[in-house]
Amino acid sequence: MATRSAVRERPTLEEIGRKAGMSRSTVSRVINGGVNVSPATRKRVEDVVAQTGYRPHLVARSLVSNRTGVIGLVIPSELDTLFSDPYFGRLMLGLSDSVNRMDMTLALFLFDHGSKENLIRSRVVNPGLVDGVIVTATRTGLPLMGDLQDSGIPAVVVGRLIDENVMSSVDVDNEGGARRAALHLARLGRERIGFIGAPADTSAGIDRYRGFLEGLEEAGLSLEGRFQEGTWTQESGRIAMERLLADRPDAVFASSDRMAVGAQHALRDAGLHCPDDVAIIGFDGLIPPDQTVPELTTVSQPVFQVGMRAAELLKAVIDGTVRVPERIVYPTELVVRRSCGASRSEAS
Amino acid sequence: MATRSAVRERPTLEEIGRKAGMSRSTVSRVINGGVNVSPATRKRVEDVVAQTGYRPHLVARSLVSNRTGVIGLVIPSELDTLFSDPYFGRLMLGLSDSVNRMDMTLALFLFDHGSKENLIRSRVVNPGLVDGVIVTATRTGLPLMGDLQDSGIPAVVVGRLIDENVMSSVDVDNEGGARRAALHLARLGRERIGFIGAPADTSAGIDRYRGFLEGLEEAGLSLEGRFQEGTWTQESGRIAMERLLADRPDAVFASSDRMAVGAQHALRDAGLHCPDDVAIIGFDGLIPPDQTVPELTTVSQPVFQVGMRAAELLKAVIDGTVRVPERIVYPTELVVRRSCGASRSEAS
DNA sequence: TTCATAGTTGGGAGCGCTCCCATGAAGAGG
DNA sequence: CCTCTTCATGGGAGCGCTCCCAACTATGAA
Repeated sequence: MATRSAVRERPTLEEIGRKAGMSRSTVSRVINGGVNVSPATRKRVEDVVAQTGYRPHLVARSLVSNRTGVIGLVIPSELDTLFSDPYFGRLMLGLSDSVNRMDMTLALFLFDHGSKENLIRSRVVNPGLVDGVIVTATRTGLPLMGDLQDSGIPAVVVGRLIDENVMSSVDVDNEGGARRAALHLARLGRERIGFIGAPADTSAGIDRYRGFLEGLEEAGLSLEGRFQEGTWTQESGRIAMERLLADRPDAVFASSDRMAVGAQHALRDAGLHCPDDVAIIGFDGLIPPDQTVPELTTVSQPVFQVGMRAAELLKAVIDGTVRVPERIVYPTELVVRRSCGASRSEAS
Repeated sequence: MATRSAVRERPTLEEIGRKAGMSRSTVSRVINGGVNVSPATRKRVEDVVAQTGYRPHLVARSLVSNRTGVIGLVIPSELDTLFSDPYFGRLMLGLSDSVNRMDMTLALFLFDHGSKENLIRSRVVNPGLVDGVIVTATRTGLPLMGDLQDSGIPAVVVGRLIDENVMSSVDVDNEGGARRAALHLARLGRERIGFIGAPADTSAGIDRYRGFLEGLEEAGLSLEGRFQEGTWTQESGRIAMERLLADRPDAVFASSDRMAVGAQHALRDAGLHCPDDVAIIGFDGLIPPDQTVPELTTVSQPVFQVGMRAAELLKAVIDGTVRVPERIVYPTELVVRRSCGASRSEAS
């Protein structure tokens, strides 16, 4: 029988029942918590189960319960740079932690542009495979989002949906973090502050930009064209900084730590000093400080918690506990280190 | 009906059949390739399917086919440092690519020591959840391996099983790579060569160590205690190098790029120059060269391909095409850059 | 015209489980 | 001693699908 491969024949409930001298129903009762079962019966079943190594067939169970215990994680992103960013790793760790605790399983759907999306779409939306999905808002305007909505599959967004507010989401205070970074730089006396942005088709990119502008405005400063958009990567940060240097900034905020590190490199290559010539602040807080020179001031976000919470929220949506889209926003925190030149003044 | 959550009621085969004026069997035939179906009938079914947005219920299908289309990826590792290593990201990308192409789904099982393993074990081994699993040989002596074997679930190891040779595996030539690194350093005239090892309970750690010793021996050199074991991380590489410096090595091979980068840092901190004072070679080839100072010579391994191939091999095991454990080993390649001081001589 | 044959189609059975209800046994109360 | 309740247990039905076989149709050859 080819389809069975080498998997050993496993006993069914019926067989366990026969061995224990009772019906499949009673065995089922024992296995599912054992209410209304006499202690003697329960003991006998437990013995047979232990002896045979019986494990319930999850697929059969799913068919009737309409639950698979599988949560899908959808990451629409540039795959070749995906894991060079510590963000996704942390996020997956948080999710995995939560999902394990709920005794569920995490399924991974990675794809970049184009054809593969349709493949994934049909799989994710297909009934029966996943109980719900977590989607990272790394890109806007995905057809998948539409599918998700009108298929009614429980979904939680990590980040924020640009256009609508129909799904539950878990996010961090990108805006506030960037705003505080701007204010901090201004308070340290910097006046020609530049900005290295994250892609504008991501919610984090948009929110950090907005927050940063707010902060500048509050401080009575303006950007005056000192703006470059990067792609999250260190290399893109380096290039952005090179361009920015033409405008002689005295400080730069980068929308990710990796871009900030790239900016530090560009600065060094140009023979300039950080923070004396140009102060730098990053965003994320995921790079060990001793791997940056000088140690990077950053807006840190609790990625692991976001992952955990997203899984929990999704579970609540699946269970029907949460019926109206809920939005959870974690605070971000400015972690002052050497790269912003805070020694000149006190931290914000 | 709470268990259904908000998921919209989906049509069944039976309903599609009724709408199209035929039996569920005929509809099933159309959906599964449509042999022995008249063109007119097929057309009608396809229309109704398109119009209703019908999608087969995967769980029901699984119940009879005994296939879920889910492949499990098991990574037993220190979770807090897991994704700081670019290795796993690349591996997952390769796996994901293959798995998508096979129209299957990748499920993720991450755990570190202790209690969580049992949780995962029962889930992985449970019948019906996964068709097969891919296990990274990041740690030896896992109880899970035993479970896997005597449950008969198809499995493929990435790396190598230390003790036995009962499972199919996909690996790279760790031994050969490390050997060539040693020979290369020797050929460049280095004589006091040190070694920073990967954990000795991993197959890669063991094989790289062995290969390195072989290379030294071939070159008529020996290690003479210039050995430190790291934990894959950059920090552990830095510490290892600090200790090694007491023995005044003129070259060091690190069993991973990240440890090599740590070693470079330690060197710089000690006021020494790489490669003039100490030549350094790493292993992996996953760090962009321009992120290392000086650019790191390394033994590169095709991680993405390993991932792809592992998934394909697993599929073959599941399908019964591969019945006897198969071992696939990809070559590694010495990529000579600046950190080994090859300019003094020609590359190997 | 008749019979074989290939091409289509329908429906029963069953995958392993849960849910529900009927049945039987045992205990409580009058 | 009988009835009413509670607890324990068994078995039918059904989740949505695939597989198999029977039955029906149309076609062509004898």
